[in-house]
Amino acid sequence: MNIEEKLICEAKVKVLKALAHPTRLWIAEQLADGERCVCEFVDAVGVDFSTVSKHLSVLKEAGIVEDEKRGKQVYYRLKVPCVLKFMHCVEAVIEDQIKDRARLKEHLF
Amino acid sequence: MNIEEKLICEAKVKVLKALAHPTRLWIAEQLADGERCVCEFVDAVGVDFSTVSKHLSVLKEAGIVEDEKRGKQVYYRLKVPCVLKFMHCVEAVIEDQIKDRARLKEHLF
DNA sequence: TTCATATTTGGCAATATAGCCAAATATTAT
DNA sequence: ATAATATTTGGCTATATTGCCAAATATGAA
Repeated sequence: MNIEEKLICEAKVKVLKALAHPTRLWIAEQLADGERCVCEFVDAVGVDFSTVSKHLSVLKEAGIVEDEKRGKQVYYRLKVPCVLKFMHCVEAVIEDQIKDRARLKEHLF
Repeated sequence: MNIEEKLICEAKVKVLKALAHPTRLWIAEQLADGERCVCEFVDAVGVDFSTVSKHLSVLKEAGIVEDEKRGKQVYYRLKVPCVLKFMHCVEAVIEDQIKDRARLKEHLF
């Protein structure tokens, strides 16, 4: 792994890390249906307003969402919708695991 | 976000977290070219043997790779190759950011 | 059996992340 | 101007992650 490869990996990792949190992933998935303001997530997620705000800024820093202030509210929307299409593969990994576990169960019992 | 949604998000997050580390991502990408044993990564990555082993076990726990012991060596291979195909989207996010930065630069100078 | 090699595991210190509270900021309504 | 609402920021503690070292385990070689 040379320096250039390392830098590229770190850039990709920033995006992956941003999505690698249950609340942030859920927020990103909700945004697939259209933009939402911060307060809408506060009620839905059940954590502090400041926590939601910070989660959104992580997604923004990673380039996954963009924000727009309109009046008192700040609206967030997906900037790169493919981030959710690519989740299909993550789901495939999970389904694979479920199958493996089922196979193991059959072998044991 | 109800309990079921939360559980599903946590399962997906496990996969994302496993890839969200420069060394682990690089390892996963190398495995696209075929299986490798642990020691091959130790030399290439330049961290402790035990560290590489732990990284590989994180990838294994997440269901991304599988291992097979042959002789003294343990060989790892990609179990779900799409995890790398889905990285194309992550790359798209990064390219988007680069374009944004270029645009900003043009506006300022 | 004894030795060398390949790998995993346990434990520890350093660092990063999450989430709460309080304070700062911005915008609209009164 | 004052108040109320929406959001961000700073600071703090709790928890999680990383990576090293040393020890344990497994396998093939001598």
